[in-house]
Amino acid sequence: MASKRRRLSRSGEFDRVYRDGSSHATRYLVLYTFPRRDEGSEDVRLGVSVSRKVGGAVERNRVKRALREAFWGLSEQLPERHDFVVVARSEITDLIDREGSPGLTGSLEEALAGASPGGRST
RNA sequence: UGGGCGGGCCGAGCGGACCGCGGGGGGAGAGAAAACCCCUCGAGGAAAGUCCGGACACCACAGGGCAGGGCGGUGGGUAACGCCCACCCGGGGAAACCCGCGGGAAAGUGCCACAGAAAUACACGGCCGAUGGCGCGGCCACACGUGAGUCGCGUACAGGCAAAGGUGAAAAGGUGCGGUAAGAGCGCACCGGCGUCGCGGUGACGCGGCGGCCAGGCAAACCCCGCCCGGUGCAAGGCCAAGCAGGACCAUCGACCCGGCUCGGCGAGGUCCAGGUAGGCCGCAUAGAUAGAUGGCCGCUCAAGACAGGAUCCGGCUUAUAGGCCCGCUAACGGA
Repeated sequence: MASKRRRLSRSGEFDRVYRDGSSHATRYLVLYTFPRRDEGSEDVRLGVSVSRKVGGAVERNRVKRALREAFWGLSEQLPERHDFVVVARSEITDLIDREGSPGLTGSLEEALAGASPGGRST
């Protein structure tokens, strides 16, 4: 598990993933992937971005929680030593209300399948 | 009892030897950390809007005057407030109660649309023969057609009037009687308002006596009066670490700064360009993060859960809010 420390914490780290990583979008979210080469740790790290367009503070926290839980539920399928950023789109609340966490997991798998195979940069 | 009015409170609950999250402590481990196990604490009535008031921090001291801003019935409460409580006044209601940006309009300036004659000033249409003038007539006087006398009738030229009419949110108190040529607070009675005196009240104010009719509204128009206010806000601010490359100009003959101006003060750096960093700790809390912690699932109950999540901390206000509970008051209406 150990999800709690595997987070991106600096805006610079987010910028690096946005700038140098690859991305794949679905209807409900955008997944950015960035393979780290220079650091010793083999951990997978995750950042979550939920803008105000999604809702108020309560709604945004709910979305973040659900995204983290669904993401780490897929930890078996994740490549080592990668940084991920999940950006929620405003339609994501419809998905959570309608299908719950299975729907989120499905959407994340779809994005992973589109983004990860090459692990290519730029 | 339904209804009405006021106030207060809750705002899903319980269970699961379930799966998870943030802080702290401990165990084991150990160079240090992470992984592992245990214990403990962990959002709201509004945490919100950021609208007031403080604390705190920096601006060298945080000073005076002007300018500027805020507040505004009275008395208390408070660290303070634009908040709270009680009371007063005005308006509404049958009552309980509710409503109120509630100082001053006889300090001055300004504004009062449309309509209307006229909006602090007036006379459109009007009224008036008491007065002067003019006209006619009678009487009177005489130098016999005049008048300087006197009386009557007519006339709105001079003059007097603002009551009734129309307009308007508002037209120089209202109603009645007297009064007059017509009228008018011109006089009187009552009411309203103003002033003054007495009494009651800490006070706003109330009650009563007396006086004279002079006083339109707007101060969320300028203004006047009283009280209050230095600025910026935790991205305040303090410390540590890392890193680069200097140059130009101004400045102890006083720069820069002290929100504006000025008085006054301070006393050694300041401004611009280029270059380099943009990491950690404190501030920061017996919840305390720094991409930001309270959820998921299952069962039952009420009966179907609304608005909604801390970010320096307190005291208020305002706004959002499904449903429910409790207390007190009132007695119009419906029922008995």
